[in-house]
Amino acid sequence: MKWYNNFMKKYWLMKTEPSCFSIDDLKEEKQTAWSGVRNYQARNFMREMSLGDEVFIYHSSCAVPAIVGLGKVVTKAYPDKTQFDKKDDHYDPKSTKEKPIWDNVDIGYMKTFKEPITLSALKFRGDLSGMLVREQGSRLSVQPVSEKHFKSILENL
DNA sequence: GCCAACGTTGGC
DNA sequence: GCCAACGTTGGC
Repeated sequence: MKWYNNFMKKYWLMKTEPSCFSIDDLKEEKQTAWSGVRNYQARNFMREMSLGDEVFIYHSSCAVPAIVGLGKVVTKAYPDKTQFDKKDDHYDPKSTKEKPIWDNVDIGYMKTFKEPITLSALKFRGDLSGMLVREQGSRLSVQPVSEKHFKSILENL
């Protein structure tokens, strides 16, 4: 890794089920703890995030899966408090406050795209080949997006 | 609601 | 450390 990588903005895609938490909810709350992620790879990506990184907000498990807007990372990764809450769906009995297992970052709202970029549109576009979310069976709920792909999408809204 | 793809668990 | 069984994700 080159020394300046620490200062370079990174780009991500984060999935959410709109029936549970949608981009409209994020807009209303302005900022939210992206809690409930219980996958090590996804957690590790959140740990790699830096303040100011930009994030596509993606709606999954819904009628039209799509990138629906833009958010940004507003905190570094810190222990996800839902892992300690017995009443929460994401409670993890194996986790302790001394040794938390799961982290989350906070995501701030930036914008909602006028037109969502649907998964089928993402798959159709030649400029986005290799983008993770297009891959069959891609279940990763937090994933990196290359700068090239990120900017290409923003330039073609 | 179906089911394929994937990640995790646990017996051995 | 293998791998079958199981649970979950997520497009369709």
